[in-house]
Amino acid sequence: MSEKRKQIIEAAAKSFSLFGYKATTMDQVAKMANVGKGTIYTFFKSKEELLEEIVSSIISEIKREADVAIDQRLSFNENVQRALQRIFTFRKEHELTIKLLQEVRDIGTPAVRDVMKRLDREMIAYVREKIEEAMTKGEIRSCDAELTAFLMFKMYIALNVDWEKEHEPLSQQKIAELFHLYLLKGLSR
Amino acid sequence: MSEKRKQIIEAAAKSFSLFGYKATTMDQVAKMANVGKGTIYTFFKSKEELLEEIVSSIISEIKREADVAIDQRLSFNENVQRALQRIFTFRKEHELTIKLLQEVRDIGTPAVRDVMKRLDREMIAYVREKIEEAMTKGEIRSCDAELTAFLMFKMYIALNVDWEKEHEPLSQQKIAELFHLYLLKGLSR
DNA sequence: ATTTTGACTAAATGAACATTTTGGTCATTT
DNA sequence: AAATGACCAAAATGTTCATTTAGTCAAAAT
Repeated sequence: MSEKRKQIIEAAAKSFSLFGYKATTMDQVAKMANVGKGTIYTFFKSKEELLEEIVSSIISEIKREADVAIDQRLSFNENVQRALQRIFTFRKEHELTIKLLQEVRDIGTPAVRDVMKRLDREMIAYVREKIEEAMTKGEIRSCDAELTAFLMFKMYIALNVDWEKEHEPLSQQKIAELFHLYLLKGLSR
Repeated sequence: MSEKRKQIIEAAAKSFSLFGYKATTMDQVAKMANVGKGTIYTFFKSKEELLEEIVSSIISEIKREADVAIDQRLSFNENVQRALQRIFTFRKEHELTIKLLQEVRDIGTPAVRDVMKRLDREMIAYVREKIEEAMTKGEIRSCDAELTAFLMFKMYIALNVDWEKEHEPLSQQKIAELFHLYLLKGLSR
């Protein structure tokens, strides 16, 4: 890949995570990347496409990390748990995702809202794949994979994000226990 | 209770559900209630308190309806299910809650946001009571009642509200099945 | 020839100001 | 004693205008 393209992505990612999407200007990005503004537009057709590209690579990165957390020797329950934990730890600790989620909450920039929705959709699709694999292997009983992935994801959001709004945060240990107790018991055979 | 007070509440409830909280003026309410504007302030110290009063009575109404849905001869699982179903059916069909939830989504009026949050909290508290009762009676095994009520409520929101944003709505029948399959299996003894 | 650039433009933004609306009060009426 | 609506301060809304910014393109650099 072109060296300039890399510089642009790096500069934009840095600026987005520092100031947010809306507050980042293309002049800013050009300056940080040591590139003329026009050059950006030879690689990306708009500011929005630049954001999409960056979020796409975040999605890949999260999937890669979740994959690493999975250990074929462990059960499906263990693994789906570990994968979700990685996904949400990333979300909680990654500068850029933090900033972008803040921006959606505080000013609701439409482009950012859309792109974070896609991130959620892709995470659900990832979990869905794992569920389908486990079903094929007969590790879990048959179920609607999309619906199950959706519920697992929503439950993790509830435990990791929503609960903290009005209570003491739950430890990852506790979340794992609850997830197991409430969601997995019904699924395992 | 004073006749005028009743007229005011009725007029305000009607106007809120017709035009929303923000778009309703106190002059409007006074006119609809056939009352001088000053009279409103002998019963309510602000527009916000008027809203709070109305939402409080909605909360009572929902609890009453949920109570009616509960049948002591049925199991805890059946009953918590039926109660939650009533709560969400109300939420979906009651003009005023629909309008207020729209207003929070579309313009985020702070007073309305706060009051709808309270409604959610009170519904969780209601479910929590039912869980504590069942625990006392030994109908279900011991658990953190607040956390369990919270998860049940979040799961119902996921199934009733969030799922429909990107998929075909689920029937109440299907929701009941899923709730049973995923959440209750792990709780029953 | 191809890539890179930054001055340029049309549109968006927001600061500053004028105008209107509205929540809440209170002297007066009933 | 209860009810009212004219009144007021403050907030919301509309308007204007200068500034900013996403995106373009003719020219410069390679």
